[in-house]
Amino acid sequence: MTIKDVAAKCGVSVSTVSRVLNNHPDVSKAVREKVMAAVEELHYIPNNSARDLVKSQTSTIGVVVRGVGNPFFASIITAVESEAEKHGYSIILNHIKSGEDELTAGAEMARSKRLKGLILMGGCYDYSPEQVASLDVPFVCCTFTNTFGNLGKDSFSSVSVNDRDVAKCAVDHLIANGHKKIAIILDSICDRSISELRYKGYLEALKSSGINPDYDLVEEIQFFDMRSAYEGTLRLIDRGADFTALFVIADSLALAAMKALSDRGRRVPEDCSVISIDGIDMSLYSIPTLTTLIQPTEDMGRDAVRTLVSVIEEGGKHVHLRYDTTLREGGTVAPPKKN
Amino acid sequence: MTIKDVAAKCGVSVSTVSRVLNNHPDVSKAVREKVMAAVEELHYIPNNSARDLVKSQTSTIGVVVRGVGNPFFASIITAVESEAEKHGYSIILNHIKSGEDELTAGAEMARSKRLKGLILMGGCYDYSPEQVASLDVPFVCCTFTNTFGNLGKDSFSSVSVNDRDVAKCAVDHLIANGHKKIAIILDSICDRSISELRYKGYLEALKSSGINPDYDLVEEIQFFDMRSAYEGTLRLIDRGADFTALFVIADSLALAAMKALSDRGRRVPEDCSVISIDGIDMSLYSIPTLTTLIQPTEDMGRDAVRTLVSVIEEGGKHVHLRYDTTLREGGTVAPPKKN
DNA sequence: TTGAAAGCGCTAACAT
DNA sequence: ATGTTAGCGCTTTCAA
Repeated sequence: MTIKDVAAKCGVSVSTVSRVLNNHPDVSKAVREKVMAAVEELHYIPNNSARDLVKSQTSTIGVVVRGVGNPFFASIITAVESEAEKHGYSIILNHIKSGEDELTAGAEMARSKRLKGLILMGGCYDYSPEQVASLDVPFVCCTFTNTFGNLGKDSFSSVSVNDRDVAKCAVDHLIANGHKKIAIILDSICDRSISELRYKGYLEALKSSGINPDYDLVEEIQFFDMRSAYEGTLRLIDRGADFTALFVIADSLALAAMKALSDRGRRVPEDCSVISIDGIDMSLYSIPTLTTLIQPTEDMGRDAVRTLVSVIEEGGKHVHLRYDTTLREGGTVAPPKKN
Repeated sequence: MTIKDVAAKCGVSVSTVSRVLNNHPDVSKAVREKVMAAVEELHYIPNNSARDLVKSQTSTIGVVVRGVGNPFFASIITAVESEAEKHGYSIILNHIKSGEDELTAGAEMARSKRLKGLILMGGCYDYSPEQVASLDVPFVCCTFTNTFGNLGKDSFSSVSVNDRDVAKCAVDHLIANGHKKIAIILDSICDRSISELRYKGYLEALKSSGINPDYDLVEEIQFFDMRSAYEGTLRLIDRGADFTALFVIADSLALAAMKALSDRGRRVPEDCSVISIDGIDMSLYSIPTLTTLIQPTEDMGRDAVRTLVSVIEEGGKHVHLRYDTTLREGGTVAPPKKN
């Protein structure tokens, strides 16, 4: 069942059928209807491979995700998927591991799959123009941006929150509750990425309240997963760090940290307050409910696609969208014990 | 950058390059190495559209998932993705909503995308041969099977646990701990799917221990999400149901149920034991750690792909693989209070 | 407004 | 062991 069969069926040439199928204007109404009827009748479905080959591009968007199973990304991906479908694009997902380079992965995928564009999630913040040169399709950074790199603002798009400000906001909330000894759990203070940025926000909050940062309250866990967060929190406690509150840079990690606190006999929030950032579903059901800054995942996923499509189809300009987070007051923050 | 460029670069014909690229045997070692070197140097990446066109099939497997954001599926999908890559297949994901029909979605995707096969997750258990007739590619049911339908065993594959037995096992564990008043939280007792099956296992466990089932202890929540589970548990408690233990059919729902228990002042496990099935990461960090039957998600995802690939490539026979679950004794099950 | 024909990049006969 | 070549199904000039 090819375009040829359809053409034969209604006695026109393949090019005419192609025109009809692609909504080209210069086809007479009569012919158009005849062709449409034949398509219906024969249950003809165009072969995308052939289409893609001749156009030398597919209508597919690649999504490169760093951080397998991060539930925060899951909800964004869902939004990306449904928005892409609305615009007639398919999504092809590529999960990469911590060590892998998302630009290389993206470039390879873009070329071998002839993608129209790329959405990067959980990526790095310091791309250089040279690295990006290998990409021959537009891309948008979703949930992060190129803070540390030196890319031109017009060479890519981004949809994200301001990680630094959000982190500051979280820590400010702890301070407003009377905390001064605030520990932080993060991957690394210098990953040139989300972790570093949120660390800066943490420092800024302390500074603006006149609190001296204490490096003994910083626990770097290297890997972004619950297990590392759990173990890191145990280390923090076991080395006798003196803190009344904990800022964890992501909800999933915060849940693991709460478990560690519990395992060491510290009650949340009586003995230790906890706050984080993300707003994943799960964190609504922790006991107590996690106090966190909710990121608008639906909006971000949707806008990532819209932005990309606009760049692809209309040669639209690259944009950098920033979103506000919402403080959800759960039950994990309370004033420190007086003693 | 095409196969032609590579051929020119090393002074051989395109077919030789093609042979090297596709690991055909009859190429001399010297030529093979020369070609490989050129491929490296030119950063040549084959155009899949062209490949797919000439082979008149893509090397893509469709994954239809019912149940957006179910963390249990996330880990299986990860395994599916990496295994597929090993075999040279791409994955195209399609999340469908509760109401949608996965067979229709799969059939449409298979045709327009020229898929080689389909993996179905979170599907229904009672397909009929007529429904399946619309599918022109092999499929494997992942995490479920066609228990209620009347499909021939050789018309599809499945990788799953025996839901009924696993549920019985979970409830047996509660009974072994001395519980007799065991409530259950599930979608529906007659969804012709996982929920119904696990309900049967629950009934069976009660029966084999001589406990009379009490329909007042059954809470149907209709939707498979945390919110519904939370609200369902509240309803169960608020209507005065008398139970000392709770069997929830999935980890994510169990976490929400625990929250509801907590919100009503019931301690786990002192006032109420909780057990479920799945073994998602998150449930390891609940407080207390959820006692659950762990499904081997990695194995299931991997074997779903292997099975499908074997059917596709070698005309292998359809198989039905069953897996054992592992009881993880967390801290949510204890003997009932004596009073 | 329509048709003929030239590829898109690749694989797989078939030929050497 | 290697090269030549005919398509795979489609879009798009170019011509009519």
